[in-house]
Amino acid sequence: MPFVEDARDARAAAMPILAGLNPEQLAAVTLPPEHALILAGAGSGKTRVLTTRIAWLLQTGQISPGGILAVTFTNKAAKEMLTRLTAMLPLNARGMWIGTFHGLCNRLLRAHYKLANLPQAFQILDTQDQLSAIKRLYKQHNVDDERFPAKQMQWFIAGCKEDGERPGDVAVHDADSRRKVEIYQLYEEQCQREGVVDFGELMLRSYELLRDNDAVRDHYRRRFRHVLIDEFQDTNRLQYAWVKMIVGLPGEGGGAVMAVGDDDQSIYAFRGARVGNMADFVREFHVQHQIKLEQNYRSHSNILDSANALIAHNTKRLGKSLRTDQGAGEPVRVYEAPSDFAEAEWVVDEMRQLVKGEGMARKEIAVLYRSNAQSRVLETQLFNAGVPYRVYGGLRFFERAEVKHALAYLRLLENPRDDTSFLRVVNFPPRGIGARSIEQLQDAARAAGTALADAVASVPGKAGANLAAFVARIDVLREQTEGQTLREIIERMLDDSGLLEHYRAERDGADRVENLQELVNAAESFVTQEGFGRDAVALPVDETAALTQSPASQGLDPNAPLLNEPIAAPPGVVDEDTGETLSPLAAFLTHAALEAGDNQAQAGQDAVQLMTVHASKGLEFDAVFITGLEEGLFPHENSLSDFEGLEEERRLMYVAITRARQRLYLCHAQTRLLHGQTRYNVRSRFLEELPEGALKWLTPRQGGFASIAAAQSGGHRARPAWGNSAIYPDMVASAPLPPRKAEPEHGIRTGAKVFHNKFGEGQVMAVEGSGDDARAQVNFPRHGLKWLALAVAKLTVVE
DNA sequence: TCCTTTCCCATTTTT
DNA sequence: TGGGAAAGGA
Repeated sequence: MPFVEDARDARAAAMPILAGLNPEQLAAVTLPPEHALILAGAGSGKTRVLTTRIAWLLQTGQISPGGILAVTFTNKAAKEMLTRLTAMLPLNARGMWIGTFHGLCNRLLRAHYKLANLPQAFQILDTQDQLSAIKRLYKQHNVDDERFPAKQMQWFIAGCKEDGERPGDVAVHDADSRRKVEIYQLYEEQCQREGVVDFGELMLRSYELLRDNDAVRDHYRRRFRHVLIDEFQDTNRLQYAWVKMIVGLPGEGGGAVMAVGDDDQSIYAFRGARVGNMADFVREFHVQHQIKLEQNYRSHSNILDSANALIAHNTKRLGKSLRTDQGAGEPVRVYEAPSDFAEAEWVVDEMRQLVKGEGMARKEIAVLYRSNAQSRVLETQLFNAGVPYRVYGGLRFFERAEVKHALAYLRLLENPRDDTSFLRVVNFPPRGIGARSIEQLQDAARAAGTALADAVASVPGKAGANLAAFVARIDVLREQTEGQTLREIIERMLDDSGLLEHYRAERDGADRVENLQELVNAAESFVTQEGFGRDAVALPVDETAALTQSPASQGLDPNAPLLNEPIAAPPGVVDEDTGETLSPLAAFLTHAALEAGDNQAQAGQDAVQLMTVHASKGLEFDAVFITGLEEGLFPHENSLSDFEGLEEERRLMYVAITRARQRLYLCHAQTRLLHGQTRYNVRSRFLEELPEGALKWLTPRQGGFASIAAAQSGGHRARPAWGNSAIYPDMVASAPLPPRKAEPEHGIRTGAKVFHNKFGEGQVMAVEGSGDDARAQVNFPRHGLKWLALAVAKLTVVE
């Protein structure tokens, strides 16, 4: 076979896709098939490198689509990758595994559901479902919700799973933790009984599947010669373990891993992301190729200089500095407003300037804030000014109550044992089944050890009859929709369940009715896009048998000649031998659970974009306003107590800054309404960490509180000395003060007990400065540590 | 069974 | 201050 020649030709033909790459990008794209870490700075063309890498591997004939595994964090990123890839080269993407961690885990579990000890049509619990499952369990087992808040329990369970711990693995030190583990155990049993898995379970169960089944693990290790992982800095412990399992460490026969990430953009530690995975990866995989992508194609240099200077204040970094060929551009403008209201006003004014004066498109302007609550003032101002805007965040399509109700009916068609869904709709629309009836049913089901649906006969009287009628209704619907198209099934369900009728009769039900119609559309486009039409591309029922029997399905053998055609029918394509498929309905329900849909209103309109800094990650805009740059808000007060938290806040600020292409505005307000109270805030320390030369202060720059913290402990390592406190006007202090040795005239000494009008009695922890600049750090029992300007604060010495 | 009242809480969030 | 959830009354 003239394979070698083919490959050369292919390599030559591949050149066009390499055109325009800078040297680092080109090096990354054309690395040999060995483990590599790509440190990709913001705006450095990371996605382009990833997709071009895959395209290059394919075009040079080094790999067939079936040998590629590409993992992302969001569905959006996965889609983007696939879109760009198919634009780059004509390609049968079918054999490729591109998706989110959870999507790929789902695929694995569907393909090997027997080995994974799951029912074929297992359903996926989203966060809401999981919480209601826990609450239900609490009632059944008389768990005290006061002592073990359900939300906290949910967090606990998710945390255990992320650490790869089953109930038996969790360390127990006291009665409380023992009880928590018991509840975890009960929760696991409930899920197993009902045939449902939560998000963490998808990861953990597929990890265990690979760990415990040599044949399966070897199959995928042989198959995936190239594994690419995006946003590696966001992986948690379990995800990294999963990667190690599906690839294998060096010498274990797996393919090459290309991890792409940016430690400076790691902003999800609070939900389990471990930046440390990057260093672990380098060590454990003996990574020889590390490439930094530092050329930025997005921003002018004033913006980049600011980002670089800011992030240089972090200590735990792999080290990276962005550069650009674009000129300095506009200075970064800093504005101080008297209040949050005025801040919003100013932002809106400035924004209209950009649109009117500079002809900037509204959708190219973004307003970023640290917490969602800040959007309100902005929205009010925008609304009053008649500026179209769009807020990211909030409920997503598949999370809306009416859509969840509809999905619950559909899930019951697939899996009558799904008690979460059962309870959600057993009396919705209302059909005379009250709390007592349900309690009776739950007792009966528990006594018999069956699902709720199977226990209806044991409930006596009218209640029992009603319940039986409900179950019968679902059963009938299941029979009648047998073999129908997804669209027909859903339309019929909407009618027979009474959902549509119910919302039509409701006063404000129009939107909900519309959403239910939209559900039909979503299903329709799912069918066409995912190929659930005539060709019935679906998941094989069990790939395990196929992989042990058919050598062709073993994927690429490293020693075998490369083939030009797809090696095997990968999971995800119908198994032609058995013809078994997952039903379109089951597949659609999975889709609904794994992809909650859009969470932005009125997409497509030319509107100003409002979002949290977190939500802005990965996006870019011509102009960016970062608002609320105040101590306690950004950095957030809850992050001030520890060093790591502060560094994450700084990375967050770094992400925010690097969203801007041309113009960047930083603003803060002296006062802000929070929880119905006016708070006096001091401008954020982050503003002090930016290079003077890149900034333009639109309002006179006054002393900053943050700079004191820095001066105190000699630079950016400052640990904030104040606690969770609101900051009061008399706490305002000015720029770094030269400590003087002269005897203070205020008479406040370290260790003294003092009295403050607002905070009461407290102990002086430290005193610095003199004259008007003198300030004392006081520990108030009820308000925590505070720095007070002695010229302003009226402190009387008690002792 | 539904609607009102009360209470509690209050970063960031994808799957 | 305001939203969401749970408890209590018609």
